[in-house]
Amino acid sequence: MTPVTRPAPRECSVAAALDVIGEKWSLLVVRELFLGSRRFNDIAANTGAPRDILTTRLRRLEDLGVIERRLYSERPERFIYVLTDKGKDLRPVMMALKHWGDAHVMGRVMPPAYVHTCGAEFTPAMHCAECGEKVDGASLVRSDLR
Amino acid sequence: MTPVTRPAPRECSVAAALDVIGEKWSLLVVRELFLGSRRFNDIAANTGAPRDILTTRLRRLEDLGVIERRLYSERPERFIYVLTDKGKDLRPVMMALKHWGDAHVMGRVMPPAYVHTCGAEFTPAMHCAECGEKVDGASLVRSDLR
DNA sequence: ATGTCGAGTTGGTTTTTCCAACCCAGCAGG
DNA sequence: CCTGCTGGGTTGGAAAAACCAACTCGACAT
Repeated sequence: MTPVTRPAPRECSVAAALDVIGEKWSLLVVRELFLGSRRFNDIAANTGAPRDILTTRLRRLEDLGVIERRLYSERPERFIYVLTDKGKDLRPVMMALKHWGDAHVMGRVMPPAYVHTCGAEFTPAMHCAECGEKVDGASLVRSDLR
Repeated sequence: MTPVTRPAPRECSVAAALDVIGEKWSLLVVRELFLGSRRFNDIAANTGAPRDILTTRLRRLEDLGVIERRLYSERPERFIYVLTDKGKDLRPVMMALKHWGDAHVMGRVMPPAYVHTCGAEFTPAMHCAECGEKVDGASLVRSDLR
């Protein structure tokens, strides 16, 4: 008897993105790299990730092109991890997450993350890249989100 | 002998946010709710999450105020799940994730997610909420990100 | 000769996840 | 009245991940 095949879940780029950076610790690793950590021990200490798990995450993020493992000293062999362009493009994700965490999880107790060149503490706002207009709930129509 | 206490990992609102919505399936559940799914079976089918896991995720998201479980029919008892305001505030996170997934994981094969009222397919752009200026890499200074 | 550092491994335990099957209430049809 | 179907879950057991402390290894450093 053929097994009952369940219908496939929705394919979408949110799911695709989460396949890459959705595992436990992955986004914290990316955060650390944004913050300037580069060495294995620093990333381990600052994220709190177990060292063995961290190893597998770093390997996978490297395989998927999000980060790069760079030898910066032979004898003794030493490495740094840095974000690729693909990894750096996660900045909006990080900012959105940080903003939400600030607003809804912490009580706005954390120091500001970024200061804009205009002088103000940076608060992100989403605009339409095409026309530049600020986006709120009413100004977007869902077309066929998947 | 006192156990060696490892130094605490960095406290930050990204980590705090991920504590809430970073578990496997949680963000896909949120996506589904954004897409208009409301019933348990639909969420299960469209995300692909195992039903038992889905139950624990829904309970937790409810406890944390991200979603609401609403009785919409007694006899037979039937429920819908909807995003709270806190949950709806995850829209920028979802959009950033979708955009990154589109650009770097799929090859831009998915249909557009949103259409802006200006008529164009919506591409998100991050601006400074204070001055309205578009933000790029050079226009932000990290102040004390944690 | 001993110690430290960076960057991992290793072995064993504990948690989670996964899956298929089951349960229950309320109908609906015959 | 008996059977089946739908919605919203539980349950039990197997498989996979995560966790932890301790260990390794090749440079140097004291």
